[in-house]
Amino acid sequence: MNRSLMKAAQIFNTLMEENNPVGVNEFARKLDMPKSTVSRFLSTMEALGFVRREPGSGKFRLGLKLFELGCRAIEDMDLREIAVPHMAKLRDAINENVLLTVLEGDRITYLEKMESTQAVVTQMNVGATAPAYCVSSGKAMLAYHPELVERVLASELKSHSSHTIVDPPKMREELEMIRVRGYALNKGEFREDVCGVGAPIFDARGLVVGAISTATPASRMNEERWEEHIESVLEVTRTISKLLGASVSQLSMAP
Amino acid sequence: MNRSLMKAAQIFNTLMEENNPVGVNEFARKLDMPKSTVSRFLSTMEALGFVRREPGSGKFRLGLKLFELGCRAIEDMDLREIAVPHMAKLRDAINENVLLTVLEGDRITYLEKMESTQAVVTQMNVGATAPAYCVSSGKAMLAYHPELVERVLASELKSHSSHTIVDPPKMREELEMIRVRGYALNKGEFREDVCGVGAPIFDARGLVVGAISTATPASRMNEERWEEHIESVLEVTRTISKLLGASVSQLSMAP
DNA sequence: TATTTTGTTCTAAATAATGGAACTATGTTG
DNA sequence: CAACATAGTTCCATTATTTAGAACAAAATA
Repeated sequence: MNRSLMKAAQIFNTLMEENNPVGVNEFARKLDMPKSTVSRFLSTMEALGFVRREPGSGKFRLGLKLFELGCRAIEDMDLREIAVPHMAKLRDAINENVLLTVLEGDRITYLEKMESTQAVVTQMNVGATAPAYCVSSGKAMLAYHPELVERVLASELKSHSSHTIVDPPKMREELEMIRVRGYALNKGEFREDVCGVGAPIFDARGLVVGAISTATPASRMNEERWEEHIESVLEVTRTISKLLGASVSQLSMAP
Repeated sequence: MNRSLMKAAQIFNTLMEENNPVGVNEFARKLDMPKSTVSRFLSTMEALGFVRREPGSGKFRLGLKLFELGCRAIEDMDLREIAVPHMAKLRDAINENVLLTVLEGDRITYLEKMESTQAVVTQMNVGATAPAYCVSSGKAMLAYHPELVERVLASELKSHSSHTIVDPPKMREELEMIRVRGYALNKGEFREDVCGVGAPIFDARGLVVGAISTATPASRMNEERWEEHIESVLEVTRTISKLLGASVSQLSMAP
């Protein structure tokens, strides 16, 4: 592992965690590095556009080069283009936030969000990530990646709320059920009061390439709504999967 | 300048230029580095999420970490949030692509795009960049950054089309006029057949923090449309500037 | 099956990053 | 307002890390 790149990543992570711009000494303290090192790093990172300096304070923020790169990173994922119109329809139908996610290692990344018009909504930004095992879309995708499940279960399942599933056998059972049913539920397992329904998107090779999920304040959920969301999400993921060339037989495995 | 970071940036740039995934040897040739070096770099970059491996070929693409970072990089620019609804109105009024841009060094970055519904439109993606001196939004912003103009004029003005302004005195004159009028025109100076109208956005300190511009196929432009676009763009940039706390006196300097 | 192309791992050698100190600049407080 | 913190940059001998070529393994191609 190249040390310089790791240090750059540490600086990026610090800037991600922090919401305010960060100065040289602040980095040095947080990362336990000599300030001369930090200073040198930041100036090359600035020259490359990876960080930018707040004009007034001279403190650092993430740079626009990252935006440029990030936009290109998802451009070739035509999944997004195909999914967006259908996500909009789903949002209009249930008037709840609708998310498109992909799996990256053991975490999901939110690629796209369609927002509900309701006064109370769940808060979450495109580009954000979350541990796969405690959100509906993540569980929906994990259920079709048995080799990944082993890796996830090998390390501790950290509790994020009182409903997080942290017991490996229970998680296995949960994922098994998800594969049988074809969709996953999240009953406040990541954020205490956020519920959701997620289902996988398949491509022509039958591989899971993403997931669509809903995110609803727990206070708004009831039996009827769960049913409605499940049906609507499945309809959309099946449509998108077909557009990606998934065979009907693959999709009809789940009821 | 940290050599490792520069190499990483070179790898990023190669991946930006290339539209297809790139393999180790391909990088080594393009960047004139030994393949062992490239191989080592790519594996740490992969571990950090900066690049990802195409499952089939083992070749590399830009990683999702960049998307995550890039989204965060522009989150704190609340300019975007404020501008979006007004951009949508402008787009609806003229039915042409409407862009929000910021200045980064001597280039502009496209932060947001609202698309026209017309059959023939200009092609350009959010996250892309362009040289400031040959697009309308860039010129509109340069006109209020005299110190930057000197830096831009110090290096050669490269021609991008038959209409690019490459003569420094002529560019000075052009920027002078833009400051007097309060808006900039682009008559095919970057892409031969793309025209646009751009105007700056001011914040509470009276500084230019961004620009709104239109982008229209040259074939669709006529005297009447130019007038209409200028008026509409100025209306929007003034509205947004006021929302950012710009004083009326600052804005009324231009007619 | 032979052959080219691709990617990874190994090593001594060489280079580049390090970190403490010295210095400047800016800001804080008694 | 002087004295003192605090923040950021530059310097340089030391040291640790990256390097580049070769050898290897694996995969694609002929």
